[in-house]
Amino acid sequence: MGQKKQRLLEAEQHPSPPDRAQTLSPLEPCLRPPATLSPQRSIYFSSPKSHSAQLGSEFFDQPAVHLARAFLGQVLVRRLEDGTELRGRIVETEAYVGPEDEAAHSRGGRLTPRNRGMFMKPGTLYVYIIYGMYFCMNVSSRGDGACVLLRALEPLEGLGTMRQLRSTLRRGAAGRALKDRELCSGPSKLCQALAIDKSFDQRDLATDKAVWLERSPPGSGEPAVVAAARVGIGHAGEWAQKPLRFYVQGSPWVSVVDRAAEQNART
DNA sequence: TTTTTGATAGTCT
DNA sequence: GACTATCAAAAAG
Repeated sequence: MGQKKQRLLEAEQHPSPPDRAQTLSPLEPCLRPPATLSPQRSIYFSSPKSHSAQLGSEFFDQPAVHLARAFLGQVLVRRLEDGTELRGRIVETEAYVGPEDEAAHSRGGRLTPRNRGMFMKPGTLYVYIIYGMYFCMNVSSRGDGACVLLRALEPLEGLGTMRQLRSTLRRGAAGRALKDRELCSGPSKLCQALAIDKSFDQRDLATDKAVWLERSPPGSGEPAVVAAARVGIGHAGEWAQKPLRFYVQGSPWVSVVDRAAEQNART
């Protein structure tokens, strides 16, 4: 049963043979370009226009709560293997502040092979599988075991491709066409729309060639931000209530709005 | 409109 | 063996 979906997934990722999956990750050790010595070319210009505004490591090096807010308005870019670029403005995030956070996978200082990305340097991705069938995408922040979950995007570029990826990957088969608002309004939806899967785990958002962050274009002023309780944290006592979810007020692209929180926020 | 429920598999106890 | 940082279809109001 799951086979069909499985194959679709693989087809998306590697149009050609399967092999390399088991072998050592080809990405990890070579953060610096293998051929560092080409004297003329700055790496910043090697890939013409697209990387111009890529945010570097400094941006990610701030506490989870700050980073979660700073993400709002920035543009997440995904470059597919065929060169297609998908863009979406981040409109909703959640902060997971570290070992003391009962709702975090790093609670109590747990460090496992799965959540290792949370403990790696700021800007490292932590991608995990949820409910056996979906992915969630986090970005490590300053602080051990602290990170930010990306929950929703406003799709800007490549909507057609996103729709295609979403309807191919999602269960419930072909069905109706998805509305724009359904493309990226949820942590696993945005992963589907941008073809983000487990192979992105532990990659560096500051240097990766297939996924990166761009500073929001100037002129787009500070958005009004709502702080609300995080989603899907039934347990975790007091930590479930804390206002660690942030979203752009009034944005139609947000996954879950919290009217009560918006009332209280009238400051 | 809101709520309930089934799908599905890696990870941890 | 229990538990998910979810999604979408079906059922209920």
